[in-house]
Amino acid sequence: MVKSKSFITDNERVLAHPYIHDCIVYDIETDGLDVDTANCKFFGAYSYKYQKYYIMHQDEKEQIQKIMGEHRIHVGFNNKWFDGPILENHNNNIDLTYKIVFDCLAVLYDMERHRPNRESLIEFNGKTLAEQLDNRKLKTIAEVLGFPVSKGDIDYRIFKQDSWTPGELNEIYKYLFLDVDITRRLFEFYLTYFDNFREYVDDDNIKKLNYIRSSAGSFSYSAFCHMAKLPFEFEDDPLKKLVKPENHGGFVLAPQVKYAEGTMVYFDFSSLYPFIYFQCNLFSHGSNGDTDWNGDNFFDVKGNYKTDKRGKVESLLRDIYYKRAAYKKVKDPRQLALKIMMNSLYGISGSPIFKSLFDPLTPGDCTSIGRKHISYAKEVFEDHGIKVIYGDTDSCFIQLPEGMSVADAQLIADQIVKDLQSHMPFPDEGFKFKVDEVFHKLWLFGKKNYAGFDDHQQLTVKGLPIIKGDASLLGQLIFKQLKPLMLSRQDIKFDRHFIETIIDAEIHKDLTLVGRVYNVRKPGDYKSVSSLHCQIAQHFGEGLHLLIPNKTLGAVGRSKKYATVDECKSLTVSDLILDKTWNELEPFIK
DNA sequence: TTAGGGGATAACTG
DNA sequence: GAACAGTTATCCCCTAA
Repeated sequence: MVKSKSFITDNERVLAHPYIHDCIVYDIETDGLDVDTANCKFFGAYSYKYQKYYIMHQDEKEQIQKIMGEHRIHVGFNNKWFDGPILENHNNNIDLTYKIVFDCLAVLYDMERHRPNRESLIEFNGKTLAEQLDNRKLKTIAEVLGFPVSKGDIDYRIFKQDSWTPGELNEIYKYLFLDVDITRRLFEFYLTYFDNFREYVDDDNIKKLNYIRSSAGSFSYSAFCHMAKLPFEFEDDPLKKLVKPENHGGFVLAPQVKYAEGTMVYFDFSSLYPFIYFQCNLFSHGSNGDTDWNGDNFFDVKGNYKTDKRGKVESLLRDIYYKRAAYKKVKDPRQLALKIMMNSLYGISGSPIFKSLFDPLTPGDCTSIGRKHISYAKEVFEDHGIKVIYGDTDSCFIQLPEGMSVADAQLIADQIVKDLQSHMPFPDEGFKFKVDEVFHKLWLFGKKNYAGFDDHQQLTVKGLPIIKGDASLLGQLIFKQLKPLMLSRQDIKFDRHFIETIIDAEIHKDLTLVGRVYNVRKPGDYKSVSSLHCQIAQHFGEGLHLLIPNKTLGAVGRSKKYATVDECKSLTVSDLILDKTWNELEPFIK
């Protein structure tokens, strides 16, 4: 059976969107970067209303105002913080009030809160965008998504001029058109990728394209309110917003060994928190002390929950789980929205702003029940002579003893589930404690820090400094070089001398490799003015900065100095401070 | 001068 | 416009020896 949807091309789907004709994609070229004083020299746009491209000059402000005024939704790249404010400043005086700002950059990453948004949700060619993007420039994003991208950049000094030769104008128009076109493609990618999210929210959300722009938590809240017919409202009371429910979170078992080989099985309670919610009815507080569930003298919970009937939110959550499981099985992309709803409900229930789903007892009881799950599993495994060598929240690594098979361990896991469910008011047959992966080598460096090789000879690295976004460029480069060797040897450890040689060769080629990218907030956002990040913000402004730790040069730093790429030119190898890089590589040294 | 604790910060795991 | 807790590493600041 061919699904009817497969006859719709992406572009048709974009054009079928109920509010597409309210959208305009635009980009501007300016004579400076200061949003308060920059002049808009050229304006380029694509209107879905008229299905036409436009290019306008700075003298055509009235036309710019007219075309922008005719569209309710303004799509751009970084237009929330750059293009929009510049058009509105006193030099340009374009009125953009009451418009919906659709910022293609903000869809991926929330610059204000320094938090990834949809970049960790969007999968493309088997990996998330967060994993594939080295930076968040429009061009980089376009390249990853396979859009045609022009080579090289225009010389921005051209926008300081006030008159241009026909040849220069031709170059500017071409450049502007391409930027608008890439932004348009990115916008259409989002519209297509998140199209099925519309199914779960109300029309107001769709009108504002909130189902694409908002955080995962906010989308889920909208969806739950809409589907469970709860009032869609937020907590306004500033005092109530600060309420912190008592919640001890997940249990993390410290690694019991530093290294293990043989058969290490990673067991995992699938969708632990969602299942706890609907198996224990945690959104439905009871008032009848006799029939209410209070942990059955097995789980440690503070609330009393109804046992006569599963609640509205719990039933909805259960439906979402099974619908998502069915979609996932046939690789239907509609699984994503449901997965997000499922996984963020716990977070929503612990956040007072999400008024209709917030509960002071529910999240703490959920994590308490969760901790009991993993501690009980550990107990039972150990009763069977199986060592539990590490665990985190909903999962654990066990080391199989001689003569025991993975299937034997699975039987024990099945019994663990039965035991746990015998104390729940609404046990559900879909709840599983199952094998997620089998490892044959495992290095446990600490809580949330480990590496290992699985049955498919693949390398897993969790939490180590080297995989973090603020790792030194040098560390990242060397790790990239070592990875194929690790895979072929099925070992992560190397001689110190070997790594020393590579480090030496690389830093002599390029000193700036020792640098790290610092992602800093506005200077005023810091509690501690003396902190390194605040110093960087004060000197270089908000955003991303590549700085090179060294002994002598640079305006920021105390025990260490931090030089810019320019300053770095007068440094020598002996000035550099390599301790961060060494620390990143330490786990890979014998 | 050094060692080490405490606080702030970023970025991760689940 | 708005998700949660637990954990690591890094760096600054301060105090004790």
